[in-house]
Amino acid sequence: MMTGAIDIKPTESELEILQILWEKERCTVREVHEILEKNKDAGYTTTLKLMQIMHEKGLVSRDTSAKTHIYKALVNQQKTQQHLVSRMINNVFNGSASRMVMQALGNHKASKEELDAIKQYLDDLSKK
Amino acid sequence: MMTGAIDIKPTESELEILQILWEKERCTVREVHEILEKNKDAGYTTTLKLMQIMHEKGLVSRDTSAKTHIYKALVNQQKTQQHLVSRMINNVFNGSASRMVMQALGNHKASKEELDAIKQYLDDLSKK
DNA sequence: ATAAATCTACGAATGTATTCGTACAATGCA
DNA sequence: TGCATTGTACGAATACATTCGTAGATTTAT
Repeated sequence: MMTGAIDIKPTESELEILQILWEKERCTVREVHEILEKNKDAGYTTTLKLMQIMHEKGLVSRDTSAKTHIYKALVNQQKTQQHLVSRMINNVFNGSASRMVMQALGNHKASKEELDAIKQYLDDLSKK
Repeated sequence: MMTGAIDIKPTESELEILQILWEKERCTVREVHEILEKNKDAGYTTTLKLMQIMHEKGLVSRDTSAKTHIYKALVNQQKTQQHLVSRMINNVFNGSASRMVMQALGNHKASKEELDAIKQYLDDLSKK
């Protein structure tokens, strides 16, 4: 059985918004916009338009019962992340997950706790 | 000191081509095209145009001394991979490398050898 | 030498992402 | 009540990625 979304492919801007929605659950455009503004520089109607497009695409749901609409993420965070990671492994690392993992760790200095968590995870994987 | 390419951002099509060039070192358009054709369906002039654009952007070098031009990758594989992985960690995983790593491993079934290699790598990291 | 095959250059069409201005409706407040 | 604020809708401009057709030059093979 196929599980819906085969072609999850949010754009960069859409991902920025999705991250906020995953975090906060329910958001108005203004709330999202104010968070975005911290890191980038765009007008309010730009954010509005993006979120409207995301709604058209089915990435988010929208409650229009009040004047100020309420948005929620419709795509699952885990699934989206998985999908994007898989694509990167194929597109950029010729399908080798381990090469990507090492690249990620070598670069992005993880904390000791994080490294331990990963080790634990690896051990669990091995036992299966 | 800044190290050159701050905005490495090859498109998907460009990455497909770069992977081939990283593998084969020197390539004609036809060679690249024949490899691409196995997985996708596009005309020869499409590949040609893409590689010309990549040349304009400085992603590849080109030897035009003969009728059939020879292309080589100009951007470094490691650096490009690092850059893209970092972007994904930030864009998709809120900056958490470990969360991405686990997502990658949980999904993409690595072999026992791969897992061992990663463990080894983690141990080396811890010792530093 | 001539025709076929191969190659590059170029322009144009299409699709999509991103951005913003303007118009207009609803709301809140003086 | 009337004006300022806040919100949505919509259209359009811009930028870029992708695709392909056609023209013209060069090489190859007959």
